[in-house]
Amino acid sequence: MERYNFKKVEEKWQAHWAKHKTFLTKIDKNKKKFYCLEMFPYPSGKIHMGHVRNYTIGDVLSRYKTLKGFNVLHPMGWDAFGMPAENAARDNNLDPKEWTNKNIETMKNQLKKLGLSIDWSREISTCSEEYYKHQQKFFLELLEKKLVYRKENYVNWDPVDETVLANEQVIDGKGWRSGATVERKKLNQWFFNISKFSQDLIDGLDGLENWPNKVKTMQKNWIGKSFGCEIEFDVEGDLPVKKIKCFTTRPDTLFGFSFLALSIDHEVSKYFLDNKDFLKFKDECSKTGTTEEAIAVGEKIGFKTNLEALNPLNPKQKVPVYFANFVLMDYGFGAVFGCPAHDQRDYDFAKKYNLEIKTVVRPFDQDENFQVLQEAYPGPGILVNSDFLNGLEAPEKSVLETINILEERNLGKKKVNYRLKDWGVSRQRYWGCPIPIAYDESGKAHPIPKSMLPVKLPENIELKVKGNPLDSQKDWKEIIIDGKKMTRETDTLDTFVCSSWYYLRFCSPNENSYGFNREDIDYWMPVDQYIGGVEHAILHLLYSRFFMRAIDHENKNFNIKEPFQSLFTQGMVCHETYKDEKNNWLSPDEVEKINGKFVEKKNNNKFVKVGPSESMSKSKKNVIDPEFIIENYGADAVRLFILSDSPPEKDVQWSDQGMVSSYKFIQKLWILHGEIKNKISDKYNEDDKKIEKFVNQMIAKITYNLERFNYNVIIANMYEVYNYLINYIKSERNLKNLKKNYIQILLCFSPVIPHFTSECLEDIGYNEELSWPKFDKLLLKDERVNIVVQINGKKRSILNIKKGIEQADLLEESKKDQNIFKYLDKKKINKVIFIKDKLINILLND
RNA sequence: GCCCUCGUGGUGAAAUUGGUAGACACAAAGGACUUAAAAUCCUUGCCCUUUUGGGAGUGCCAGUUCGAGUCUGGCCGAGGGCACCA
Repeated sequence: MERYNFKKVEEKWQAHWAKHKTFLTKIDKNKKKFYCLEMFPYPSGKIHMGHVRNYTIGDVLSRYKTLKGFNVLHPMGWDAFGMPAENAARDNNLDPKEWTNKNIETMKNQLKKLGLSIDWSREISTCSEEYYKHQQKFFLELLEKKLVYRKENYVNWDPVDETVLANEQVIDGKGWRSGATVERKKLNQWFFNISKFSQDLIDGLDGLENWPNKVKTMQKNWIGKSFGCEIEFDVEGDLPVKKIKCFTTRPDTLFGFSFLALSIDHEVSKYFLDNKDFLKFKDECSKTGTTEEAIAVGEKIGFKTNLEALNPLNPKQKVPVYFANFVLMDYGFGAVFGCPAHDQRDYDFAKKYNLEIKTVVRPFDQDENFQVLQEAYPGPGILVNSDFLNGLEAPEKSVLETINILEERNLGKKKVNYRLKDWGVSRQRYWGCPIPIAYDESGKAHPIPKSMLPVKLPENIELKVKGNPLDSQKDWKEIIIDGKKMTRETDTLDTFVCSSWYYLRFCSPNENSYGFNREDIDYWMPVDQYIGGVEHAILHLLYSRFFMRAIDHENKNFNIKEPFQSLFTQGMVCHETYKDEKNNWLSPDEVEKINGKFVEKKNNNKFVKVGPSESMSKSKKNVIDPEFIIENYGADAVRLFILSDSPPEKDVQWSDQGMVSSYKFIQKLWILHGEIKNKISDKYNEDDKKIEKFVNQMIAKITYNLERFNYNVIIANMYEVYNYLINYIKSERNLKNLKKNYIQILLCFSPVIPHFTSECLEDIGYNEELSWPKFDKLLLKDERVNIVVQINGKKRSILNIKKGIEQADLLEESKKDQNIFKYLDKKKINKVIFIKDKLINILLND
């Protein structure tokens, strides 16, 4: 028998699928739809193992759903705007567009080699004018709905990438791409009013039953709802400031009030701008604010004003007003009422400046004399030293009660606050979607008139300039609208804008007049299964959820709000890391294992330091190139391996041995195929039922596991099938039902190793339309079952016995068992636990 | 500090949801074939008994139950998210 030539076979079937347009989306109104989407890639150059895993998972699902009889939409596109293209182009004198399109070509070919069932006729690229022209319309639409606005604000400035970052893109005070420490800078920016939907975005999470709880929790925390009260404090002093507003979640601790702290950007600060000490203080704040140590240590510093705030519940009490470094301007009102006894941060501040620390809550297990000493007590308890609030249970009852009192006396009102801030979308970079805005001579912003859309990104421009290249494009920047001289907005949109609606575009990739066609999205949306990395838990997934709401807002009345019905977050692909003597990273192919030790291949077999297994990344050199693997082992083998070792939601270890064994498994399946082909005949044999039963069981198992994303178990099931069949075939029986059952097995395998199964099916002359095999529930039920016999809860024997046996008969049968008899001897049976066809537990008096 | 998730052989893991723990694979050891090696195939895999068998066993300690990897409480450990959010 000829060796299985994966190269020939895989090329053959890929060509076949392309020629017959097998994966072209078809709409048959008698069938249900299924929209399967994986997060589209950034065209960085080549695909990596993470893509292989992500898209294999999606492909198995799509192929399964297709066989199940769904109209499947399984598209692919490119998240093609973004900085790497611009940087690569600038550094190598290239055009970002050419660089990107070349990468797209390469990666598309690589994905095709994986044998993915993608409808390539729907391919989209976000950097194409065809795509971003619709985005510009959306922008203007949102502007009309007042969901887009422009304001001057402090922003996160990335000094390396020379652009602004959204809050979600700042990780530990550093830019998510460059890793540079983010600076504060005041700029005029465009914002999407995502915070308008704060409550709706929280509420929507409840309906997303098929989202990982982890992601939902992360989003909930990010939106950060808190319930409390807004209080207006009267202020006395020699400045024209009479009132200062605060937000607090603990108005019930007002009698512990000992200072009022303001953000350095609070409007009161305008009276201090000629105060040298204040400016010095402000300077200090912005310095400590950005260093990591400062954040970790969290040292609290303040600047005392000559103002005094009055306690609204006890106007005789006056407390000092400070500016403090820990008060954020964009949360609440940029002002905090300080209660040191019951808030650790306030406590630290009070200690530093010797402010009063007055205990107003005692824990339930302490008496009235309880005093906060070493640290704040933020826990529950009973209010004390609080005049008419004394005795209330904190925090539930006391907070509500205090808010009622404050509202009655017109001193404050109930308020819900959200941590979520509006999404800043301006980026000072060239390679992005132009913002369709122009400014008149007074600086007023005007939408670009419809007749002048789209705003095309100029080509062949000089990238080696400081700042945004678009800024120095005079001929592009200067424009005349209605006879008036104007200048274009030179910022481009954050690329996350592009990816927050691409799933809609896939429904209507060729609609020219608008971003999508209403009928198409009514049919296809929502995405039934979305698959991607958990790193987008907040960014992309929150933005997309916002976008659906924003585009629907006020007039469209979509029947769905949530773009992604189910979400699956797959784990990463990991590999050991290697370093040489000088701590330089080594790639796996520079290293080999000799006698159990890792050594450098080239460098005199020098000893290699083996580090922990980590997510594959270029910087650590622990990458395995998918193209190389596909070349050497074939797409089916890679698909098989990438699913085999770990559950898809967990990280998987790359293993060369594992990869080789997947390759060998396909070879072994081919040999098995040859033997089965030889034995397919029409002769009936009594033994027939056996294989039928087995295959039925396996179909049931594989179906069960497919429905639950237990893809690693499916691979184990495939090995089980092989192990069974190879022994079965050896028994030399010619079986009537072998062919039928074998075809069902091939169909079960086809989502995972489609090239191989297509070849085998063709080889045995099967040319009917493929569909998912059904299993016969009757056949699943054996007439004999293994029943566990326990004595006092311990397994003592297993009886293989006729199904449906009742307790009394089973007990009699059990007594006949030698081993059981031994235990029963002369002892009284106290009780019998009986689970039909599963177990009998005989309890003895000891 | 707060929130979430997870602890099963040498390793990655199964266990259809409270009923035979370790399916399937990797690695290892022994054996067969071979002049030899590779490849392939078979066997083994905690403790005690020669086998039939018996004992221990799913991070640790308790509890519920006839029965717990699975449920409850406490502890220990690992990973992830948020972090001056008032």
